[in-house]
Amino acid sequence: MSLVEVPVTTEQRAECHVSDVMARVGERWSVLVLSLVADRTYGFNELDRAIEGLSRRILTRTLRTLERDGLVQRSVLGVSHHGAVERVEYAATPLGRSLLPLVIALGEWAVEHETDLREAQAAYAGPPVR
Amino acid sequence: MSLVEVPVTTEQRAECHVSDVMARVGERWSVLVLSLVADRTYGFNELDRAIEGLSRRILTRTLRTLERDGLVQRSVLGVSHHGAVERVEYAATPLGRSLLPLVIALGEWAVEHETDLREAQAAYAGPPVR
DNA sequence: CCGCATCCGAATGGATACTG
DNA sequence: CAGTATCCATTCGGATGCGG
Repeated sequence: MSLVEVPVTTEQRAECHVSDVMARVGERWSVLVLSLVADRTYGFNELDRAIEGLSRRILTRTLRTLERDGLVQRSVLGVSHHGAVERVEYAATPLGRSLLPLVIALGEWAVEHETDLREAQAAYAGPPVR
Repeated sequence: MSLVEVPVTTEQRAECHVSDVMARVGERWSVLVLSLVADRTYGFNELDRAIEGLSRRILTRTLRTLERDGLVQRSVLGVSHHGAVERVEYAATPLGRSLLPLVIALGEWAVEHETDLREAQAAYAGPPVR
């Protein structure tokens, strides 16, 4: 069973966006942010408050990345007379929603096999990994 | 829809191993290596040759991490009279196999939505992400 | 309210040479 | 064959201050 015809060479992997998707899943906050904005729309600071331990800079970058990839949509709702943005809403796109069940399945797998993972790590006696 | 009851605070996320699993999926070569050794057993240099663009150092670390987490098993098959390891085999564990369908589903999603992703990225006009 | 700019330390990815 | 040792570039995550 190879990774569903996903080619092995670097260039080919770059051609299809598989590794990009994997990278997005691996980013620390992407999945969590995506799951929140799939539920309802959020403002920027609202997300900042909702997620403990996430700094604004990282939140900005996470949202920008998700937006660039078409998983999240950013809508400017209010602009002051100076031209400053006063209200923004983030929401998951249909594309983003379609990805969510898959990463949720991953999360469920992790919860189900938590004990296995813990035991494996406890039993590991080889050389330090890093 | 929140991430299946996966708690939001940092400590709680650390408690369950969800983020560990996500991180493993996000690692550049883990999934590919796992998919190979799920098919049949491989030796170290055999994997090195099979995957273009992967250096030995990274391969070592990837394998060690997968081994530590119980997704891959390392078996020493041959040792010289000097004590040097001469033959090693890597194979996916049942735990590793059980994870594979999920990441394959992710890969399939990526292939299916490749066009969407490309178009989104091409259409993106916001500030540079990094 | 919604960010961006700057600075930093840590982790990650990679090339290459060497060893038992 | 199966790694380890070095060294380096890039990226990631985070803290904090400033600005429209």
